[in-house]
Amino acid sequence: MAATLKDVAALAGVSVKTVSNVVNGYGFVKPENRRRVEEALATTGYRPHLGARNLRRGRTGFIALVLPELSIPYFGELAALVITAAQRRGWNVLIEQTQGTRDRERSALTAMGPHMIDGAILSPQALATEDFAAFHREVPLVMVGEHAVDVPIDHVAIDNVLAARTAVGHLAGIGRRRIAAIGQNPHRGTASLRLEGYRDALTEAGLPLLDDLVVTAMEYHRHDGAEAMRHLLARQEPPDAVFCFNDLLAIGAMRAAVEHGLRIPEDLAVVGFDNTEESAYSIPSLTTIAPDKSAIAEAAVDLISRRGTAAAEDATFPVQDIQTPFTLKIRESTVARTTQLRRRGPEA
Amino acid sequence: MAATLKDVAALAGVSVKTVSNVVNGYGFVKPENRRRVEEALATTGYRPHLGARNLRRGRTGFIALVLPELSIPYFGELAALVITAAQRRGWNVLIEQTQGTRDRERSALTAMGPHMIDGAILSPQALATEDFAAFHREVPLVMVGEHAVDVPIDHVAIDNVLAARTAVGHLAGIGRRRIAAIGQNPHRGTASLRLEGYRDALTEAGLPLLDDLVVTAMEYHRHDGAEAMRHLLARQEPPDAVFCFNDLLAIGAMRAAVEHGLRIPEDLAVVGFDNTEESAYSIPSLTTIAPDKSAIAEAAVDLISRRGTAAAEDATFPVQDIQTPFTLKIRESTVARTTQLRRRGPEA
DNA sequence: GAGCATTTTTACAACGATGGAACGACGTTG
DNA sequence: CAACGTCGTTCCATCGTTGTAAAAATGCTC
Repeated sequence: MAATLKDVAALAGVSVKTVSNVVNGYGFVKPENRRRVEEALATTGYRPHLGARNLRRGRTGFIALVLPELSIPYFGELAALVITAAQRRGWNVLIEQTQGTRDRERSALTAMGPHMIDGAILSPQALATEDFAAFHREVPLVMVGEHAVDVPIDHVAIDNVLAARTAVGHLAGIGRRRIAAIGQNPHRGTASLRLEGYRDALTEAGLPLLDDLVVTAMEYHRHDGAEAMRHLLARQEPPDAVFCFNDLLAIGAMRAAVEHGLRIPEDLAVVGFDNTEESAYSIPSLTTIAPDKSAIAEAAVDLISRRGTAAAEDATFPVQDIQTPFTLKIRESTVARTTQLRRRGPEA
Repeated sequence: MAATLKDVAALAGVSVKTVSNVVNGYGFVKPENRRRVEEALATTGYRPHLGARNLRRGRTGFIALVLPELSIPYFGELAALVITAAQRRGWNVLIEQTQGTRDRERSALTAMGPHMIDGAILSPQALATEDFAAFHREVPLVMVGEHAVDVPIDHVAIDNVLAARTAVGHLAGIGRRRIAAIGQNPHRGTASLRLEGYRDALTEAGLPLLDDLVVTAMEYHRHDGAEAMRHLLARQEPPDAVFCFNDLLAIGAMRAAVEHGLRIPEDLAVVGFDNTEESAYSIPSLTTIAPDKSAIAEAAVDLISRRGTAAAEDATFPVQDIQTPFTLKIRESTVARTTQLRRRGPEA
């Protein structure tokens, strides 16, 4: 039922190729014919068949976005930005969810054959170095966030060590002495980096490194944060501050602390990581590291684009490791409002 | 570089079609040849070219999911479920974001030509009846949530009137007399339905309908909820309860109320709508209507699938209007914990 | 072992779009 | 006015896959 080039051509009284030329903006078409074709295009409501075009051209117009789970606010927000950035460059985005498991990350990489996509943006969590060896990289691949260290693949992320150091430095700066960390995880590279930043900051502030103030979290959901916090509160000498490796952990931790009868920030200061929209409205609002998400999305899509075209011309385009900016948003979970709660909303 | 049927055929010493037959599980292939082909398949690592296959078969393998914004938790959660449901049926999902504007909803419907997708799931917000007239519906279309009343299109949603009545009935049931509503919006069909349920419940409880207890919200973001709440608090006689048309509005409303010095639920009870994950962990946790989101996702994808196949055989498959179940999750924002806050997490 | 039915394999033509070559129809130039 | 370069158009092949139909191989019966 849908119109094809052939239909349009018949209606306009020209050859199929001429219509194709008009559609693709080829210069040399007689004005009269162009007019006729455009009219026919309009009346038939012609839309190119992307499958066919892809078959012929070898490009698909799709890029894959592989991430743990769309329902996690950080990834939802990131995905929204990636889609927007990709669309500006004429790409559609296919989203693949891995639940953060190695199996599904690997299969996403191979199953989405090179036939289907022009590139992939991957936010890995469990992928090991050797998985990349198996991956015949025929399309550009960019990793976002997590990074398997010894694989030469384009990468976009913030400086995790510095960000963590900034966050924990802030806690030390407001006088906290027993600063815990939630989110350590041997399988996550970013966890190690954030832990490193945490340690750096403690050392810098002349505070001791206590192993049992560092709590592991397998998943990074609210539930795990609450769990970890309860664990910390069971200590003889509970912490007076906690740095959580993402906002969800922090939200969970705050919940557990409040249920335990603590006041935030008086008894316990909390810092998160990601600046999800939720963190600006939680009660108390959450101090957090705010990565520039749209810079990340933009850089990732841009890299796919550049490497895609560079492949043809200049094969020596070096592997990129792009660091995007971040800031620390200081909110009520670390600094109580001096006056009574005001009638102003939290900053966006 | 990627292997095609031709390559495999050459390697196995048979015709292209025989390989195709093996790949597609056609029965009549000599065991010896089948073995050889399978071996060749394995050594080349052949993957079918989906674009080509779809071109031939007339299917695309994609369905579109058109929604306002992925960064809104409800839609992020829904999208995650739709993707999972679609994948079980061999579909990939293309996500289109409309920001809830009529223009972009309309253009998503037309631009995603029938060439590109086998069906579309649409969560509309601003679309008017007449927009559907223009839409040459050549592929199955399912509307989720919102529903343009007089258009015969498959639809999946919960019973909004009943849900709202349940929520407000709960507020009346715990003794609230001045129950406000946040989220009225002339352009949203669900808003009218929820308002209707709100009014039904008030009437049922013998409470007066006060127009200025109903506050409009253009967007349904946290910000708008806070804004609306401040408006209500400026009243001479502020409400003792508020029913918000989604969780984000409720979160914003709670924020504004707390900033204003109110205690929740003692001074103000709050009910939301959607049961986003955030609502179970907010402080206080939020009482909310919990639609069965995976039932919605499942039903929507299933409808696309059934209508797609029904089109061939039985053109008289009637328009469906599926109501999915919901529950009311009662949490701290309406019912204070009787004992001191316990060391238990909120229910999931 | 001829005749016939049944398997198994292959050749060919599509699906819709586009790159390239070929072909006309011009207007210029010498 | 013949030779030539430009412009505009059409024809053909092709991307990888699969449905159709025809061809080839096999098995069975008498």
